[in-house]
Order: sequence, then structure tokens, then C-alpha cells
Amino acid sequence: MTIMHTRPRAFSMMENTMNERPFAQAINRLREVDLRPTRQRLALAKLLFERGCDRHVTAETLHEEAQKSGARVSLATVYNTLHQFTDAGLLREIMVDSGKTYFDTNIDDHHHFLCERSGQLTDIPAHMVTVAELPQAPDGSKISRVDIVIRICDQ
Amino acid sequence: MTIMHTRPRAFSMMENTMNERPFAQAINRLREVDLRPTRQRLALAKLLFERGCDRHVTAETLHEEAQKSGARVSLATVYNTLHQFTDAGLLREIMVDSGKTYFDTNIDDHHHFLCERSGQLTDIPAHMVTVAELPQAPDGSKISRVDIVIRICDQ
DNA sequence: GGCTAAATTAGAATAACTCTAGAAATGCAA
DNA sequence: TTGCATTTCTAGAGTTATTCTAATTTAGCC
Ligand SMILES: [Mn+2]
Ligand SMILES: [Mn+2]
Ligand SMILES: [Zn+2]
Ligand SMILES: [Zn+2]
Repeated sequence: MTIMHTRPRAFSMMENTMNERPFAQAINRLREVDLRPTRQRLALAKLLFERGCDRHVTAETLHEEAQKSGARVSLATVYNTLHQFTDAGLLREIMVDSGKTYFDTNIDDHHHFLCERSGQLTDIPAHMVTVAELPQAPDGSKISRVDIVIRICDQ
Repeated sequence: MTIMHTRPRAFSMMENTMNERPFAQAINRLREVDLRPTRQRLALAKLLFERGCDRHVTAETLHEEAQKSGARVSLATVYNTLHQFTDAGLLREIMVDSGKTYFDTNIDDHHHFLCERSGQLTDIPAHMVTVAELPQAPDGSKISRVDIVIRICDQ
């Protein structure tokens, strides 16, 4: 049996920026909702949250990304994990068109541009849209969310 | 060979109301776009447009309805017809959630309530919603439509 | 280390479509 | 009418996105 000399690596500024916050947050959030931080869940959380910008992924695209990054995660686990993260409030599920489900790393109140040519989704912060008047919800129900999709096409 | 005495039936108020207009409109529209008014297409147009109220059907539900009404139409034809009607501007395609495509007989500018429990869609005329401020469409593109879905849940 | 529950996985199954290729209906011309 | 080309319809096969299943692996704990 060999003894590994696992020297602690030198600390690097590049690897410990603000961007790690949402990842650390994710780990804590997983603990909160009783999801064990497994190798697979951590790899996916890293891909989803480490680069801060808002992402809209499908199970398929995230799975490919995981493969490329060297993480071995099955597609079934990607589906499971995306749904678990969604239930934990770390992701939002979006279904606009084309029979694919997108998962959105931006969980703030916001809306979307949808490019009719490419299918690309782009975030619109809620404060950029002003809805002056909304109809009453039918009796016995209340409004839980208002989703606005602005479809755009080439001019 | 027998000669049929096809007496013209007595005119009935019940059968010639305002409600026939959209159906007649549909037939004309089909001619306009070079879709022959075949037995199948007429049967489906009848189901879709004859009862005036706004409908949100899936291929599956319309197919069942056709069967029950005694019309023999294959599911493939229901899909073809729904897409042809949509291309002809007689229907609008809606995809909200749950991976099913709905076809909307209301082609006026309008929005939807979506019941999160039952998945039921209900129309909201455009004038009931006032959007005061919209963001600029990205460069080189223009806004083609704004879709608003108001999600409701039991209070 | 050994136990137990939770998590992962490959592959089968399902749901909602779409495609294909042959049959039927239709339109038109001879 | 009858023949021929074109359109439409249809059953069933194929596809895609997703879920399920049941066996294996891993994690947390004593
Ligand atoms: Mn889901
Ligand atoms: Mn379509
Ligand atoms: Zn978003
Ligand atoms: Zn509608």
C-alpha cells in the first residue's frame, strides 16, 4: 500500500473569487433539504453555479457538459438532480416551446426573451417590465406567478 | 337503383346561429390556403369551431372527441390538420407545461390563466392586462409577440 | 469494518409526436 | 366515363425527451 503525499495546494486567487459563493451556497442548500453532497451532485452544482452568469440548460446539454468536464454522471442522475435542485429552490423549470424542458439557474423574479429562430432564452429582470393591471384570479385561487415571454424574431 | 327524396329540411333556428360563422369562416379559409375541405378536415373544423367558445385542445383530446362524434379520423390526420389549421392562421399553438402542445381556437391577442393543479388554461383578453413598460428587443430583432401566463393555485 | 438507507445507473418503458409508404379519394383531361 | 396525376389519409414504424425499474454502488454512522 502506498502512502499518498497529498500536499495542500497553494492558494490561488483565481479559484476563490465571488463566484464560489453560489457553489458554497448550493452545498449548504443541499444539506438544508437533506440531499447528500455526493460526487455527482457536487459536479453538477459546480457546472451550474460556479460561473455566476444565468444559465438555461436542458438535461441533455448539462449531461454533455459533465462528460466533457470529465465527470462521469448518468443521464438519469442528471434528470434526478435537476428535479431535486428545482424542488430545493436552487433552479427554476421553464417550458417554452419545442418539447424540451429548460432549467434556469436564475431563481430571482424575472422574465424571458425567446428568439423564435434559435430558441435561445435571455433573462429580463422583473424590474424592466411593468405590468400595470392584472385581472383578478378566479374565485378560490390566487396568483402564484406571472410568466412573461417576449418572442423576438429577426428584424 | 333508388332515387332519394332529399327534401330540404325545415329551417331550424337552433342550427343556424352566430355559432356557424367561425365554421363557415374556416371552410373559406381552408379554400384560401389551398386545403381541400375533405371529410376529415370538415369534421375536425366542426368540432373545433362550431361551439363558439374558446377551446384549448391537444391532438389526443380532439382525436377522442372525433371518435365519440362518430367521425373516423386517424391520430396522424388530427396532428396534420391541427398544424395545417395553425399555419393557415385558424389556430394558435401553445406550449405551457407538461410536455403537451395545446391548440387554441382563440386567435385574438390574449393571454392565459394556468391552473397549476389541473393544468387548465383560461383565456384573458389582451385588454384586461396592461403592460406599461417593456424592454427593448436586442439589436437586429423585433418583438413579435408577448405571451403572459398567470399561474394560479388554490387559495 | 459492517450495516442500512440513500443514491446511482443501465437499460427498459412510456408519452407525445413525426415520418413513411402504401391505399384511398379527388380533380382534371381525354 | 375512364384513365392518370396529385393530394390526402392512415397504420404502423421511428424518434425524442423523459421516467421507471431493479440491481449495484456509495455515504453516513456505529
Ligand atoms: Mn419536472
Ligand atoms: Mn408544431
Ligand atoms: Zn431565466
Ligand atoms: Zn387561449
